Amino acid sequence: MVGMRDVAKKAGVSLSTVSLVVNNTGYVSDVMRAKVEAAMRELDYIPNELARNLYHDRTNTIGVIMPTIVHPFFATLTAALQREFASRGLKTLLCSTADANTGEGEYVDMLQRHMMDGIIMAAHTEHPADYWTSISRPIVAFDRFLGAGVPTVRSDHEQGGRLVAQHLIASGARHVILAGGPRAQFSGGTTFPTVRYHLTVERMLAAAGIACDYVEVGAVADVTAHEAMARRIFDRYQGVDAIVGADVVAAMALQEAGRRGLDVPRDLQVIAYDGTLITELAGKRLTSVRQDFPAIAAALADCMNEQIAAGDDSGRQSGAKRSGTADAAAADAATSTDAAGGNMSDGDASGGNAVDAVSAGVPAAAGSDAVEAIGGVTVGAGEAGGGAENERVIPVSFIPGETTR
Amino acid sequence: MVGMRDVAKKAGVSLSTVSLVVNNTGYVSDVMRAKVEAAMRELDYIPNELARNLYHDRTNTIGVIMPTIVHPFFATLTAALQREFASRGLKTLLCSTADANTGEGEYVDMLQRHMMDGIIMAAHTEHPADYWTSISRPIVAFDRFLGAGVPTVRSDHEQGGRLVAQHLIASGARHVILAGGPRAQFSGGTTFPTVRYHLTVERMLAAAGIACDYVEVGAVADVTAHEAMARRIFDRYQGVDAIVGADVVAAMALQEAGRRGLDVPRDLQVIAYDGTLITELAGKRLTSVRQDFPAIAAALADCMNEQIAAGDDSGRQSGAKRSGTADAAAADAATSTDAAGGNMSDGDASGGNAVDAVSAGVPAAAGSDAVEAIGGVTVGAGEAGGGAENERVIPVSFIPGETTR
DNA sequence: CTGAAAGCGCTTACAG
DNA sequence: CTGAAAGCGCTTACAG
Repeated sequence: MVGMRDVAKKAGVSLSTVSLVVNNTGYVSDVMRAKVEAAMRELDYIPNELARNLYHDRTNTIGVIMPTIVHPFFATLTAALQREFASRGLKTLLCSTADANTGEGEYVDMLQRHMMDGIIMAAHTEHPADYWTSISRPIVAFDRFLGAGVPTVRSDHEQGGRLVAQHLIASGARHVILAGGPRAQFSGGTTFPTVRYHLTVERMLAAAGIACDYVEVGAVADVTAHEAMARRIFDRYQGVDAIVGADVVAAMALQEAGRRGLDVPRDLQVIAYDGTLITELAGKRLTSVRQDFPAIAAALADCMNEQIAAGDDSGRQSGAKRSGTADAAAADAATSTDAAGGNMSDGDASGGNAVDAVSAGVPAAAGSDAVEAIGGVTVGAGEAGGGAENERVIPVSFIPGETTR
Repeated sequence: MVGMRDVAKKAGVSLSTVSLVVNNTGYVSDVMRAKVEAAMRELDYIPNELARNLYHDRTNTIGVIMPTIVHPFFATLTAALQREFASRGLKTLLCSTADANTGEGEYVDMLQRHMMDGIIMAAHTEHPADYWTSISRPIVAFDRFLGAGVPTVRSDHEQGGRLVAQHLIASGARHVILAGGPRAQFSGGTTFPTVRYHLTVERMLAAAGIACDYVEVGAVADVTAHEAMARRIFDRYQGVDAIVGADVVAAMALQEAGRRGLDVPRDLQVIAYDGTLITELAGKRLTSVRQDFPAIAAALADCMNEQIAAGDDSGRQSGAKRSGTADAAAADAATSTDAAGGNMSDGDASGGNAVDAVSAGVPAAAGSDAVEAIGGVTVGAGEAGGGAENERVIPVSFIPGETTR
């Protein structure tokens, strides 16, 4: 393997000069630079990122912990994150808890061992809050409260609930089935903000005198369980004329309705919650509440940046000279260099987003209508685990399809 | 950050002793070990993996290059890979070409800079064969020929074609539409083995006197394009009574058939190729040819191991003592240690699979019936880019659903 | 069985 | 503007 030393020798300069050229840092005379570049080219020199990682204590890699990306929801979220991170010069390490027969513990270990710069936590966890708060490394949660100090990003489920309920009321539904996760997860110190969506729907429907039953579906990863659940709904609740559930559940319900000769949307309305591509493939275009995956990913990445920046300050104070290298940080997007040579500087990711990191210290609700009052319904923040601060809420939207009236 | 040096100081021993304890390598007296372990616990010591990575020139990370994991096929494949790699102590870096607006070049760069140990290439590439062969680092291709020396894993598309054709013939189909990628990609020095599947179907149907038209669908990542394509099929080919295409395409065709009042399977049969969960959610359970994702992932991982092992030999010859550490490699699955302490040895992944690596030097066809003759049909290996050697072929299976007779 | 020493490949103050 | 030196945190022959 050809290293910097070889280049230096060949070019007849010192190691540091080569380093300066490679990183496009500081001042190097044109002659020197030319000599070094020629040597790099001749030797086919490619810098070893591992070495810089060690020095900087950074991998520029974020772990995303998902139950399973086989599930379209998490596939879509993961894809959005990967894209967002990539645009910020960060890599995405796929950490699947359901696919890998391993809990999140292993991934947290990796975080602690400095194999990643941070973790996005979007999977179920049985660890208590103090487990999460004791981890003094960057963690951002998606759609769940992990503990004080761990920022959360989620969709505006109250708004989602409102949109669903409003439609059901307006379309004259009389008996609605709400399908969702184990109800037990929603009580006490739940970590799931999703409860707000269900509560909102239930209260609004109740106020309108519409019957509403809650049905528990299996674990999110277990897609086949959804089929049995769809059958159960129709067997047990005869007069049902509307079903609301995650995309996959809605698709299953639609399929089962077809087998039973029900006309959708005349006899039965189906509303999908999520808005993945399943809504396009389910036999009919599913009416859905769409979560804004790009916005969610951007908010998660912003939070992550802040967490990482905060960690930098408390650590080794090499930050004094950080601003000094900023002048060389101009070549931002020039990360992809073919073979040797070129600009290989890193650290730009955090540098470039410094503005965001500063302005985002305040708990912000993205989207102005996210903070509006929930039409007559009040959902106690307390019952969802008390994460009102350090939480970012992303608006959703209602997309009419072929499965509602 | 507390480092090994701190532990050594606290325990009153040398750095190397701490290292031996941490890695559970070599012989350390019980007293020493106890002292070190106590110190580790008190200081909450967690080894920094970056440092060992630098020394070993290994990250234990494999990059998987996919067009987009929003597409269920690649989501399923990626999930299977992640699981397989995790079981071998390897991490999965998600490299998406469609989601990230970046070609595979950037990821190859990362491979060259030693940020990953290898790459699984499952996305489209416009780079010519000599680009790929010139990369002297581990690469394994999925379902495409990248160039001599780059091993390939793929499903047995001839078998898939046979299964599809046999069913169509037996069920009395008269006009079949085959939907697939741009036909141009299949001619000349194509990198797509999939051509074999299409050719097999076409020849068998032709021999049986059944009409068969080929329709090109948009890029794999563009799901919405599939809808327009479905419409086009029905508009243009009136008498169609069978459609064969990837899961997503089949689902779209089924949906469009419903809108046009066609009865599936009476008027129209639909066969999906892939077998992802889409087949369960498409309105009717899709009959499908299922690719064996776990087996594919295992084969890809095996190939990757071989590639990595081969690279080790040619590199720095520290391999002489590699067998010396084998006695300490007993604790194989003990990678996940909570907080400090415990066994943190790596290198087991390659060590443990040494047997595979050795026996797999021969080009092997996984699954015995994969090598059987293709019922009267011969597909020239040459027209698909000449990758007969260094190729592993995984059998598929035909799963009857509700969309065929 | 234990310790001092050199090194993994690169980066960065610090003198010149 | 350039070079010699120390260091990132850990690993491993090599002497004792």
